[in-house]
Amino acid sequence: MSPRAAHPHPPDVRQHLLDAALRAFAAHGYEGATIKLIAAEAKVAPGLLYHYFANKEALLTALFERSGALVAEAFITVAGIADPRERLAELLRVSARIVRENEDFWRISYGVRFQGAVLAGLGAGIAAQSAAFHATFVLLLTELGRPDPVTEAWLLFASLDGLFQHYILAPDTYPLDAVVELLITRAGGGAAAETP
Amino acid sequence: MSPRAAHPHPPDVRQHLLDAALRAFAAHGYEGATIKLIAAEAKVAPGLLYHYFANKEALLTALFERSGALVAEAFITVAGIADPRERLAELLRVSARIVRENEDFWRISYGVRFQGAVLAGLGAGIAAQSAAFHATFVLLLTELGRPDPVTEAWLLFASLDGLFQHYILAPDTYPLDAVVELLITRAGGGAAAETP
DNA sequence: CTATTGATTGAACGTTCAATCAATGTCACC
DNA sequence: GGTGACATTGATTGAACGTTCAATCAATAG
Repeated sequence: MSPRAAHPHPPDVRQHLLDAALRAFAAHGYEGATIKLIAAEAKVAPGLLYHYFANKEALLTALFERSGALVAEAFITVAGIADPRERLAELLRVSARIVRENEDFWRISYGVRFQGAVLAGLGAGIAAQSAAFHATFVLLLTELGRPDPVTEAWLLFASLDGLFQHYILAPDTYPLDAVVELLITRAGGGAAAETP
Repeated sequence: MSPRAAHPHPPDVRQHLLDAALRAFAAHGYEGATIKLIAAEAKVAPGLLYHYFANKEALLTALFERSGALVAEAFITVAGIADPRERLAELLRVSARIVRENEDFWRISYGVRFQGAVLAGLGAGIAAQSAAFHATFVLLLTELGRPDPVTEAWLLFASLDGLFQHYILAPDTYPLDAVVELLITRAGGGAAAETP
């Protein structure tokens, strides 16, 4: 039927180009990664990118969509845990795992966050994802019977986000797991380890 | 003595140009703020910027130096407080005040943080400031007799940083003071407000 | 074998930007 | 009131960017 591709290039070219863009954006930032550079990273001519994507920003948007799906999936899985205390703990652990396993993407995401005005389409998406995170935390903390779940959710979200950013800035040395576990104790436990 | 200026333009032109650059960078990002735009913001011809600064990046560096001095000064003041619990509380409150009062600068700072590779000179400075923050927290938490001051310092620093970023992203609606006070309770109190 | 298709190339285009520089304006001092 | 030194201008430069497009290529269909 359709005279499908059968060229010297990889099987799914679109994904291949996205992977190259991911690496280039992560290494040089969105503005710093030129189309030529992305094309070189993919071992492809610059023009080809415009066969699969409308423009440079569409590359970025596609990356965010791919990752958004990943996060949503993880959230649904965790939502099945009955005990709220354990659900909270797992939510934080799973988030950390996603960040660790998609380091390049999160580097881009954090790098692009404060240029919302520049990248109009993205600002809304990021804000929505943030709101979802906060709302989830509010529900969870309410379920745990916390006195001020809204403020606590702000703090929890900020802590987690700051944590991930610090990890992304120094992935080789940052004690991600230890800090996440401490955050879980603080947020879910209620007793902040006054200890012996 | 010094052949001071005496021209139609403002008294200290350098500071005036820096202020204009601050506003332009904050509004459009580092890459997005063109030399023309900064010059227009300062009501000055583009060429003049190169009389006071070597290039565009030097503008950014100067802004970081100006702010670094501000932070250092605040740290020294707070260091005089005897009671470590109160010192910690004041440190967080003062930091929040600095961020709130220099919103534009911190927007730039956070926006530029993940482009370390691009802006070579800055990466080191930011890293040093981060290290100083963490070290201060470690000392403080040690003084407070905490069991694992290093990990707790990482968490405290990440929480504070994440908090400030979330505030910068929504300064009009974010409950900065409430969350800071909650963080103080968590970090300094030891008891995480199990409450009535 | 020939026609048709869609993927792919890479040179070229128009625009934009940081940076330069010759020209002009303004003061300080004599 | 003339002179030298510096502040300031804004047109200009050259490089780099995202994007376009005519040409090429490999593969299938008839």
